[in-house]
Amino acid sequence: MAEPLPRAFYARHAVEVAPELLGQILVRTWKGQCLAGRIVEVEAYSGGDDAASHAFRGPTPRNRSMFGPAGHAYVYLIYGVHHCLNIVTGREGDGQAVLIRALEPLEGIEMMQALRGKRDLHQLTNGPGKLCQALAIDRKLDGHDLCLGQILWVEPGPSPQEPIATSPRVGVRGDSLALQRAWRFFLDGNPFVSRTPLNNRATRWP
DNA sequence: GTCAAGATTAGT
DNA sequence: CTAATCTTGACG
Repeated sequence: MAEPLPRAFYARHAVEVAPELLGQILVRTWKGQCLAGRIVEVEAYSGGDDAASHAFRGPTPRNRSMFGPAGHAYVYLIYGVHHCLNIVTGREGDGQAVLIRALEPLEGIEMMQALRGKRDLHQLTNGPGKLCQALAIDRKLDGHDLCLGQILWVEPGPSPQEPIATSPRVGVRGDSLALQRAWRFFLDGNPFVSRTPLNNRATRWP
């Protein structure tokens, strides 16, 4: 088994970490099985200077993981229905994180299909709520340390062949700066990127 | 205590 | 377009 990405990888600004997570492998062990997918879409959220971030108004019981050390999970429930997985970045106290928005399924696909109640590979993990359901991720994993290489972690994957593209973040509220920031990163043309209200056309990155 | 809104998804 | 579904955070 490969080594998990080290804490130093995550201990940088979210906007620096986010695009580098593309192509890496998210691994989850569950019921003795290995569920894994290639990260194909992410979004960066920073702290007090980002009106779209849960950390914008400072620490609360819900978002306290965001203010902890880098490399830990921040998992929250949205709309009372879906969970979303973030990985904390930056320095402790910053309140930065990267939201994992879509995966390309690699391993444990049958289990993911069972967990989702859907067969279609392209609908399995192409959204933040969907991927959490497929990997059995919920608030019990909030605060989990991804650098341990147990239960949930990220390991290095081959450099993506696809070009990296950016766009504004999906579904966010906030001030005009928050709406304008192109902090969504995805592998251009990859069929496992989430379908969104936004136009998937976007500028190339860098 | 009350209440509106939400980094979404599936179905009409 | 809208319902689902429930926790959080703001306010008093």
